[in-house]
Amino acid sequence: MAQKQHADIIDVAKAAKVSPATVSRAFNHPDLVRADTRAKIQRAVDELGYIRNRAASAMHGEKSGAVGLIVPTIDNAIFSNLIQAFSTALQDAGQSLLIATHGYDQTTEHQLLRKLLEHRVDGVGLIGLSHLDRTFDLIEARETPAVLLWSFGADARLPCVGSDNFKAGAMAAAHVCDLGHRRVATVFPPLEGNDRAEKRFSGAQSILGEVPEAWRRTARYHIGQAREAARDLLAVVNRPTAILAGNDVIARGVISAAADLDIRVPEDLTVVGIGDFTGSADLTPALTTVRIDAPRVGQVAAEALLARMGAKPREAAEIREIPLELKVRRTSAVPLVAYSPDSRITL
Amino acid sequence: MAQKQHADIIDVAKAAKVSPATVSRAFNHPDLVRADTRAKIQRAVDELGYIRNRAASAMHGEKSGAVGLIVPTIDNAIFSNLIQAFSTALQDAGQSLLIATHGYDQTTEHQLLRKLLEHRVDGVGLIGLSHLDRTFDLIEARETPAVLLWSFGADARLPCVGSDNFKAGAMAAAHVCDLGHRRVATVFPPLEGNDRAEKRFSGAQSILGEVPEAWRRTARYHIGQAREAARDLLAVVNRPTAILAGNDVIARGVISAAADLDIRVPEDLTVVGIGDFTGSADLTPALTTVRIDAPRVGQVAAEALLARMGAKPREAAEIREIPLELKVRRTSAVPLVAYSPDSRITL
DNA sequence: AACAGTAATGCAAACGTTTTCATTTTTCAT
DNA sequence: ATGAAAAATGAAAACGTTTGCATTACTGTT
Repeated sequence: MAQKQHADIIDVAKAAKVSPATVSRAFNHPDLVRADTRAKIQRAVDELGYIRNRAASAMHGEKSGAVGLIVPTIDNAIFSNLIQAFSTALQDAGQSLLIATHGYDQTTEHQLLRKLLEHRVDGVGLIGLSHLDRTFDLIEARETPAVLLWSFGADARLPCVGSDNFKAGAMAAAHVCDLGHRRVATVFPPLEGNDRAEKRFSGAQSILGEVPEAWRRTARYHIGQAREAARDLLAVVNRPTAILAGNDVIARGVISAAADLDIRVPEDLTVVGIGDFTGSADLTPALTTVRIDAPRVGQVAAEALLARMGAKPREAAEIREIPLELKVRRTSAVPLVAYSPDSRITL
Repeated sequence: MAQKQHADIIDVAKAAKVSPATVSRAFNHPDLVRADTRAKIQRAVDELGYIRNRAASAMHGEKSGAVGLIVPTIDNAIFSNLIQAFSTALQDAGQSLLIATHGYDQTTEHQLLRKLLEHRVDGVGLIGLSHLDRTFDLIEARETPAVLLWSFGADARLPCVGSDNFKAGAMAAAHVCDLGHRRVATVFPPLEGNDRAEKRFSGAQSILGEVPEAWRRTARYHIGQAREAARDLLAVVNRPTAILAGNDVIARGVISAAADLDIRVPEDLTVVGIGDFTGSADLTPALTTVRIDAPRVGQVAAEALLARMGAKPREAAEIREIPLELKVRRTSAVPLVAYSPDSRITL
């Protein structure tokens, strides 16, 4: 009457006329069971529609076969490339991906980590270098293999794979300076709790010198907000000749704003982004930006994590820096001297 | 010597001087245990850094607390909004999200479903209406609550939440026709194994009539490819006055192509997209498109799934259609009669 | 103060695997 | 053919929870 819902390993064993132990081995250590026995088992599995129970396996210190990834948000060109690459690399290794988003809130991040740990993930990936102390503590206490991705920093508390955001900011700024711009404004995401944005900004300032308050604007990762901010910045008589955007999405907003105000890019305004995400090269005009190779970061990070998961607990913490590349395209040019006469003075 | 690695429920029980059963209840049915006992337990948990083992719970038919989502790809504006909304709604309900990508391959999709089921997910979401028979069979056999998202179709084999892609294609086409265009070309993603694109295309043809081969182009979801395809389409003397793009990403490619060839949008060429994803409204010129409310689809789908997960196995399969909206912006206009004299004839 | 009734807890048996160790079977050299 | 060594299999004890049932502790009524 009350039949068992689904076949379990014992049913399979019976059907294949072997012991449950052998069935288990056929899955986990195929080399330990004879080919013909394996075939018998496979037949039984197909027949019964058996699907192994990872939860039950995971109880034996066996790996759960899942990796966790905690990101600020998914619906953002900035991360989706990264996540895709990370996910693909993991799937190729037969792992599943548990993903969680915290919307740039570190407390939420910590709670999500706990939840991931409840699922006994075999490893975790976190975005960025800066996290709550108790987040690091938790990872250490559980001895869970972990990688920090997206940013690179020599002083990181965990192995990290990514690019140096300070350098990125500096490269963008240097390009603008090299072209001769002296009136440079910035539009960046909110800096607090976002080490990436912060590093980029200080990198930029390391070249530019302190950017005056009046020429700094803030915009969340949203093209509309960036547009507003840039419009605000450009609607003054003595406007900047170049705007450094904290990322490509913001740069797009800046370009829109310029178009709204009939300011030509790059003739009247140079715009430089950071990121070089999907589509940036295909904008019109094509965006000058500092390329961060997101897919590569995702892939290398996944590989590093997999390596740690396989290896002995105390492996040397490897830090991998993914190189940046300045992509000079069509939104940057030498400033029109005629247009901003006082730039002479600053020169 | 060989200490136990991590505290388990028994350690907690000892520390709190209660039985393991009570600790378990404190987690799963807090109302069954007295407030002060709960407090004692909480203290013990904090002290020992106990993290419950979901795997062990899941073994008792207890829910695993995870939901699976299988998508073609993540790194694509088309899905990332959806995924984000789905993920958020799920997290709010205390569920974790297991995500898997198959790159538009239905066989891979089936394998991923199996893997998700190994993890004993409490529910699954799949993109689109058309899937392998054995994919549906598997879901039915396991009695796993499931939702199809993104497309809406009355004949779906599972409950679905989404918009009607046929209508979407028809709406875009109707708009173009209403403006007076008769020379309309299309750039769509490959149709096979992609019911969304296919429905949109037939919807468009239901208004436009059969689109001649010469005016059909194919482009994978990639702005560069779309640009190529559109360039190809526009580089003839007798070119179309309007291009219908299978989605917004492709539309962006078409606009780029037009810019490359010094064709003005919308004066010389009307471009209409489908989707209205993040950023489409902020393009210059702003894109005319058929809005699919991805965040809403994600959220409603998550809610529907959660409802089914809670409810009795055999609930009426609800189908929810998310309404579409034509967003007329700046890339569509009445055709310039002077420019394409023969359009008179067709009128 | 005793009683019934209810609320809170504990005991012990599951849940579906993996794994150690012991046992049986196979292989291969003699 | 024989035996030793190696390979394949099986029996049974974990793994960390949850839960049905039994028990104990409270509550309020008389």
